[in-house]
Amino acid sequence: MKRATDPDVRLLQATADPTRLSILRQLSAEGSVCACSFSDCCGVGQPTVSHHLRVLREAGWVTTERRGTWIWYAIRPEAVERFRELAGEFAPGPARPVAGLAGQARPMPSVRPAN
Amino acid sequence: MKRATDPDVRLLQATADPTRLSILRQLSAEGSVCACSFSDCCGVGQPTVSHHLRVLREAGWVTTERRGTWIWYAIRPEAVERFRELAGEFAPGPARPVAGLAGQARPMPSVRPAN
DNA sequence: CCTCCATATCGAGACTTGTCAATATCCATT
DNA sequence: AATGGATATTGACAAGTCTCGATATGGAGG
Repeated sequence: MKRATDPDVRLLQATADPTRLSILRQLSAEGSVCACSFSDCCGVGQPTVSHHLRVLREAGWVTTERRGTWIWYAIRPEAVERFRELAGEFAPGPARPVAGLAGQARPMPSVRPAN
Repeated sequence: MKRATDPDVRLLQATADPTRLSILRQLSAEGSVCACSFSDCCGVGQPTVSHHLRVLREAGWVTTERRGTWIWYAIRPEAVERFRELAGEFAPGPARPVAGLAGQARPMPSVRPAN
């Protein structure tokens, strides 16, 4: 896999792991969570949690705030917004219907189709 | 990387690649697209396109329909729906605010935080 | 049946990722 | 300064992913 450079792909890639998805869900449910809370719930060791938190941070998903010895993580609103925009882009049918192509009953083309 | 077994993770993982994101965007814009259309636009060879289409199919993102020699791909509405549900889950703050934790100005805890 | 074209599969190589043990860093408290 | 706890970093390894060239499959048309 070539390292993703597109911010959208990075955002999506960060969600595409069971541990990180758990972390994002816990953050969504609780708002601000101490890093120490993740080690228990995710079934992986502390260095692994730290690694995933770094991935989420570098993808723009979370911010950190130090409070004494603990470090609190929270989801960035911009990330949620961008993710929802992406969700809005996806559609089962054409967003803007293509002229001349009328829905389901398109016949088999006799030449290589355009696009 | 352990192979993802959770359907949600599979759905997300399938989007987390530049080529597949392009494919999903083209499908969203045009509705139903011949497989031959992707080779050109994505800058990768035909076997690679075929591989990515398989990933999308196995993740539940697309369906195929044979029309003579060509094979047409389309996005499954269920996939879009599930993806939007996931997008709706993510939130910068707590979905249901936790009793006793009042917003921003939470003081540093003196004991290991709950959860 | 044979050929052409579109698509899928196979096998291999380079690269990325997830995970852990060990170690380092940083802060608070004694 | 020394200790202890929370978090980050490093180094290593197994396993996964992306890509391609070569090859197989399968329908259309002569």
